[in-house]
Amino acid sequence: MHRESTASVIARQLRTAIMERTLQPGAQLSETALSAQFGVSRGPLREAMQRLVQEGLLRSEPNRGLFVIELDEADIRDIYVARAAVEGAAATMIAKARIPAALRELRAACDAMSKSLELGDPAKLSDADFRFHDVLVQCSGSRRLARMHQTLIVETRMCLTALEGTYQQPLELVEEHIQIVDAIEAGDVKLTLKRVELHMDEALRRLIHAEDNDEGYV
Amino acid sequence: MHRESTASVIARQLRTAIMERTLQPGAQLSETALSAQFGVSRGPLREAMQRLVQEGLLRSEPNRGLFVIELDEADIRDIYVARAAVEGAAATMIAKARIPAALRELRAACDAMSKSLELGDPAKLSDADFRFHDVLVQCSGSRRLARMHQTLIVETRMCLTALEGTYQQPLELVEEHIQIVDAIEAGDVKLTLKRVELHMDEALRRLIHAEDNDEGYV
DNA sequence: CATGCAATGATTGTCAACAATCAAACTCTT
DNA sequence: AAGAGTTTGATTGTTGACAATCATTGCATG
Repeated sequence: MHRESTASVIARQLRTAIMERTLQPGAQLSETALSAQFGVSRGPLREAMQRLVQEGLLRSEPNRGLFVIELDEADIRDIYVARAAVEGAAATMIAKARIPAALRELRAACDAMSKSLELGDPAKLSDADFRFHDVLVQCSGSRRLARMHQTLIVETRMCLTALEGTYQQPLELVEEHIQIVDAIEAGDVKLTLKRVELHMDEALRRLIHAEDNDEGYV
Repeated sequence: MHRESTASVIARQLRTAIMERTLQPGAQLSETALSAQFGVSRGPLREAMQRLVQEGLLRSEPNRGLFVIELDEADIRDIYVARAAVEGAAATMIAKARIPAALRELRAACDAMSKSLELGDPAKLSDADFRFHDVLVQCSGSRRLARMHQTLIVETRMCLTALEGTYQQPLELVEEHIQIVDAIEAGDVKLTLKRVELHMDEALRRLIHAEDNDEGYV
């Protein structure tokens, strides 16, 4: 019947809800409400929730309940530090190994970003952006980097969803991605790492800046 | 009463058991046996197990059960790739921030290694080794790097426990750690990163080599 | 009027019984 | 004797009920 455990399915649904802010940061997760909503009993739901606790997306207060984490500026910086480490390593691996299929996919993701930019569609631009970073880590072939990245992306999306498609300097954004792929294609490991780090710094800067404008929604 | 959830406690006990090979790779986890052993019901135990599934220490086969992961050579390489990414980032942060307390702790860990080496105590050497890497990541102050690292260390210990204190070239091992701290103290970010990566490469080499001698125990 | 205390309601944490699924042993057939 | 089908035992997956804990509300008191 299932080719996947129910805990795994529910965990993914919870992850999506957190990402899209259906479950808002700081909100308490009602077990009865959620189990009813997902059509399962409390048992499997609690198992799924424990997965997210391990991921760090939920915080547990014993005998109180589980709450969606709240991200302050220090957290956001930490997310980008971790992403730089993970994606830097992934990009480096691809640059060293010279995988043509990876480059093709990365180019495709960049093209999708450019197209969304021309169309002025911030939602599609965002999707293409995340697709790029997903492809990057997947193509590295490292299962552990991929697992770590998954959680980091959820946290990143949590932040960006709050801004609702308010993209700062989208032209620069696209350009940074293209330059990363260029460095990878050239097989220049040092340049690749440098450009990934630069991209993270800039992305962080744009995010913090956008938040200052939006004032307070974290 | 509890200042920590039971799932969290059981998860840690499971982690230790996997690390020490009390639960051997490939072994199926019997829910009834483990719940009796830990003195809890199956409910909380299953919650704890789901945490380890998320970590990647257990693999789930729906309607079959949960099994301890088995690490082949590709996995071991992947572990060291991920560790290089995480610890490289951590060391870099410390080198940039120049935290005196961190240097003191790292030196202390190095001294403990040297002492264990002189005494010819491989168990203590191993402990000091792991302590060094833990301190390194903790001192970076990155909660996300720390979380990722925790799992990677369990997997590393899984491998090393199999070799039972067979340390290859322990003198080089200690020296590599000292050189990393030297680079951090000098505030040389590039050198720091290079030496962390070198250390991981060498550690991986020694591990694979030791395994070839031991023949097969993975 | 503020403060401390007790009762109350709701929520989480835990458990044991039930249903579903799978692997292995056994039997029957060819 | 070999193989397919069936039965059986054991394990996981799920559920609903019970116990424990905490926050809130109302009340009595200084």
